[in-house]
Order: sequence, then structure tokens, then C-alpha cells
Amino acid sequence: MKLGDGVEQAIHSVTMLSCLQPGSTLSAAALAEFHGVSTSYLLKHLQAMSGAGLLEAVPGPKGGYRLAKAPEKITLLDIVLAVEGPEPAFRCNEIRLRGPNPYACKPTAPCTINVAMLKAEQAYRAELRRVTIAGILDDLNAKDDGSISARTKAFLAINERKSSASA
Amino acid sequence: MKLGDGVEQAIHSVTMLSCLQPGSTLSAAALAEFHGVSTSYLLKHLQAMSGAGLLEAVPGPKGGYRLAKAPEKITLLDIVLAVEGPEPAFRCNEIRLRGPNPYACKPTAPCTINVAMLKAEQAYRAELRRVTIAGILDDLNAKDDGSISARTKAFLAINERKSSASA
DNA sequence: TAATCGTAGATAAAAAATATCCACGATTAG
DNA sequence: CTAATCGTGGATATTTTTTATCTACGATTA
Repeated sequence: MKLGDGVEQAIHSVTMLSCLQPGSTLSAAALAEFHGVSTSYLLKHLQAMSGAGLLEAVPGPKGGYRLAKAPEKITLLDIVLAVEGPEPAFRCNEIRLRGPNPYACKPTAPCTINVAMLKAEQAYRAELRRVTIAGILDDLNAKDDGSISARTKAFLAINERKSSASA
Repeated sequence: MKLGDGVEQAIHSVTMLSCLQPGSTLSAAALAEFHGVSTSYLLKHLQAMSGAGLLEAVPGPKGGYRLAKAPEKITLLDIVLAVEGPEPAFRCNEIRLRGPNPYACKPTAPCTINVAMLKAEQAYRAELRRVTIAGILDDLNAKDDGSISARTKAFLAINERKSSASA
């Protein structure tokens, strides 16, 4: 079981976007450069999140991405599902129906093993749903030692763009 | 995020082994045929579980596999970890330390995002730890409609082997 | 109108999962 | 004893998924 690296990049991208001044955007190219991957690749995830209603894509020479809703309304689960897809990690192949079977049950009843695996995944998702971007931001602000805040502002100053005209 | 098919085969294999008469074994070949995969392939998972102390390998002409401990003591988590490995699904790449960073925190402090993802995975594992093979067996017996029990016995009759001499 | 941006689809490269084979050592039924 | 059966371990091939990139296109706006 492994979670793709794209998920991590996506989460960090959203967190960065949540630091923007209201109305500003960050281009896909800037975000991609930050993560050290090609723009085209990060775009795949940005577009997925845009399609899921988490981000908003602003076109035009000073366009880019920004949050589509408040940081309090975006959870880690939203991001993970948008990037990795909604399918559960465990896919039941109905092995229980194979051959002469020492533990088979009625085909009409759900596979007990599948139920257990899915329930565990529900617990996983419930935990992710509890974590909002706003919460992560709070936590980061509490931990920030100040010395990195300067670099922070530099990054924003370089890459942040006003998109007030787009409204 | 996807769980390999091997996990499902492993769980079903353990469940089948838990139906054996005490002292009996089921050969890797029989289990592999049941799952429709090559013996060599299933062996990889059986050996992993044997190494993890879940199964016991009995050598010799009438050897095979059997449970190494009581069904009450084997959980789904044991099996998943034995087959998939102990690494968490989310691996933090310390993206927060990259470049001029709008939300970086002290490198000495743990990555907030990583903590959240790992916590979710702990919830997932806790849920799997709650499910024992014995519990699954109880559930299956409750659902069993009887018509498949006959086939069940046929399978066991064909493939079950006494390994009383090995003790 | 020309630069910048996102969109979409095709495509290539890398990694992981899946699956198989073979040579070896251990065990035990006959 | 010995031959058959079984698991062990390593090497290897195949397939699928993931990761990553490129190119042509359409939309927007300075």
C-alpha cells in the first residue's frame, strides 16, 4: 500500500495557496518549480483539484490558481480523493465464490473480509476529513520560528499575482 | 492508493487454513490452485506470513501450511503488514524544507502534514487490528446458507493432510 | 494582437506489482 | 536407504501502474 507522491505535492500546493493575499493567484509554473517537477505533471493534480471544486483556475496573463473556498472548508480527505481517486484501496475479487470453499457464504451477502477492509478505510478517511487546511495553517503558525518567515515573504513577493481584474 | 491483490489472497488463505482439522495442513500448491495463481507466487506471501509467525510450514511428503497460532490471535493487520510490509502509505518528502517557503516550520519539529497523514493511517491499522480470523470465521458461519458447506467438505477432504507425525 | 495562462490528449520513461522458473536442502513414507 | 514431496531462495520475465513530459489548442487579458 502506497500513496503517490502527487498527493503530497497537492497538499503542499493547497497549503501554499492558502497563504496568498485575497484575490491573488499562484501560477502552476511557480508551484511546479517549487516542487521540482514539470509544470505539466503538477497541472494534472491542480486540474483534478480544480475539477473537484477545491481550487479555482484564473486564466489570462496574470492568471493562476487560488482556493475556491475557505481553508476551513478544505480537508485532507478532499485533496486525497481528488488526486488519488475515490476508489477504495481494497478491491474485493470475490475470492469467496471460488471452487469448493471451506468458508464461503451466501453470494447475496457482502463479503465479510471486504466489509472489514472497507470499514478500516472508512476510519482512515474519517480521520483525514477531520483535518482542514485552516487547521494545518494554525499548527504551522504556532511552530514557525520566524527565521523562515522572511524567505516566505520573498517567495510570495516574487510569485504572487494580483488577479483583481478577473472578478 | 491501492492494496495489492496478494493481500486478499493471503487473507483468504489464512481463513481457509483456519478451517483445517487440528494438526492437518494444506499444501501451497492446493492453495495456489484455489486462487488461480502459480504456486511460486502464492509462496511469496505464504512465506512472508510464515516469517511473521502467523503460519507454520511443515516440511516433508505430507507437509504444508497451517496456522502458527490460534485464530483469535491473528488479525487482519498482521496479515496486511506481513504481505505489504510495515512502511506507512504516506512517505513525507520534507517538501516543507524546500526553497523560500510560505509555511515552513522548524525542521526539528515534525511535519504537520506528515503527522496528520500518519495519524489517519494509525486509525486504519487500529481498525484492522480489531478484526481477528476467529471473528471472520464466526461471521461466515452465521451467514453460511449450508448449500456451500457440502462443497467445503469436499475441498478439505481432497486437500487436507494429516501431519501428526511431524510433531 | 500578442503574450500568458490553463486544457486536453498523446506519449515516453521509470517503478512496482504480478507471475514464473529453476536449483537446492530438508523431511519423511515406503 | 532412497525416492518422492515439500518449502526455501534467488533469478528473471511480464504486465500494469505510476510518474513525468511534450505538443497542439483554446481562452483571457494587458
